[in-house]
Amino acid sequence: MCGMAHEATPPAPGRVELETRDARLPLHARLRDALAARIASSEWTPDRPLPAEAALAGHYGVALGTMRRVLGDLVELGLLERRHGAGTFVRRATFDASLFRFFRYGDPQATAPTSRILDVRRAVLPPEAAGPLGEAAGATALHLHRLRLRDDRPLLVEDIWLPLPRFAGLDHLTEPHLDGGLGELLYPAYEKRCDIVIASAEEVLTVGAAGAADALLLRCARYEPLVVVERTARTHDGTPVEWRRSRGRAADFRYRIEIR
Amino acid sequence: MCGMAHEATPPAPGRVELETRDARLPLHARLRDALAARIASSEWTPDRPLPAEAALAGHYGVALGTMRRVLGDLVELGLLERRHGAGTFVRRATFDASLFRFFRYGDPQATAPTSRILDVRRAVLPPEAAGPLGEAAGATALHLHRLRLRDDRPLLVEDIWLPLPRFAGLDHLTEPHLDGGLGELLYPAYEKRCDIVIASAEEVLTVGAAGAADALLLRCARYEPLVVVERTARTHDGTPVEWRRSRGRAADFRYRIEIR
DNA sequence: AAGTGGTCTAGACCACTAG
DNA sequence: TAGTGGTCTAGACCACTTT
Repeated sequence: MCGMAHEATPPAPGRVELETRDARLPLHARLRDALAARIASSEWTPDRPLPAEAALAGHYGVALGTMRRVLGDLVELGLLERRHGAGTFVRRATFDASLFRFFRYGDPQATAPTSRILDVRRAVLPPEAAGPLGEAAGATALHLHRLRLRDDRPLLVEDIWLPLPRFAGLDHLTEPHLDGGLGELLYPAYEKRCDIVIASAEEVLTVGAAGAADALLLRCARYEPLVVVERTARTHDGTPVEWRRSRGRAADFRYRIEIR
Repeated sequence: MCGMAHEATPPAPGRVELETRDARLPLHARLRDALAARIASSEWTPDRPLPAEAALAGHYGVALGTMRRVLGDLVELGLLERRHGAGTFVRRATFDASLFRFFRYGDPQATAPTSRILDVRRAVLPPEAAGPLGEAAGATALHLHRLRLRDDRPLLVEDIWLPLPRFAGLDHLTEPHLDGGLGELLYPAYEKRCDIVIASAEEVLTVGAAGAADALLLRCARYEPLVVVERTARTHDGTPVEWRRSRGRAADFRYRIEIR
């Protein structure tokens, strides 16, 4: 009876009011939005569980079943993950190395891809990166130039742009001990050194042609067709914080989609 | 109390036993599989609703909430769709024209794509189609050659292969009044004339080069890069029934993916 | 008006994980 | 063993669609 949308009495002690705007929306939808907002605000981190579902239900004054539905919805949306017996956690992105799902060479299961960072330096954001990142035109940022290989064969060339005040924690890696501080994957480094948790991303695939530099690094002919993947990665609150452009030989490209 | 997995007493009248193998699986999972099997068997068609959730729950002797969860799972899996007040229906595929989501030309919202069927005839299945369709190497099938356009500009060339005993209902279209019997979309024709409901598909994207015939039809240069999409479409029981290969200029190609 | 799915509550019991 | 999520039940009431 408590916590119903049409409830007029003040909330019981320890209970919390939900947004009254959109009061027409079902309780579970308002609850979902309220929790999504708390997740976006980084109130919880991926390494510690949220309060138990029973505690959350009590906090908001809703039935356990309603809270379970809301948490399930947030799992489906990719914001949370639940571990039986352990708790409910904010989700950490796992698509860091996922570019390789597009490019076939060798046995994807058998051989682990590797990274070679060719260059790290401060530079002016190019317009194609400044736009998606919501940064000013002439802003300065950290620029990584990276090669990704499988079996010592170059598969992908990457340019990665990281807006600078925010990624200052990676700045000292500008020194020549290049591969020293960054491991195979970048997202764990973002989290450890800059407290930035990547939560979602958008990728756009197009086809282009190899320039002179691409041809050299990818060991292919100039003007050979390349598949270009541009990724904008975001934190939980939707702020874009990384933009990268990856290029690989179109002949190696193969993408499989399952529809409905 | 009734219908529990460990229930030893015989089912009450009007109640149905679920598979006893996998009796360790939760009730909702066994129920889901049972309903999925009935959907695959074409027991229900997209134009008439399934029995109401209350009837299904009674039939299997489970609580309403359990049946609701199962039906929700099947909606998520893309097998069913629910319409408030109207009922629960087997889902009809809606991705017939979805190739256009890859190719940009004109305003996708403003201009409707059109089809021009260039040829329909019986022919021997090529090996690349016979494999995915699970057909014998030399089998004969119906072959459609089709051009898809937007604003009178050719965007896609398609070769579509339909195994023949099954698609005999389209066979008389081999006569010269080509576009007569097939509309803009093929899947509604499959359903009306051959009783085949497409439910899911797999698409593989690669990059190739334009041959002489492609170049002519797509009005592009020979050897210009093309994006090649190969689709295997299946019925609800997973049987592959259509294989098509579509080609379009890589310069027009743009694919956007949202990750988690 | 009758019948359908959608929301919300309440509570019992089970299975898993961690300290 | 304490605490977490997972399963299942039971039933009240609401919102929508159809006839």
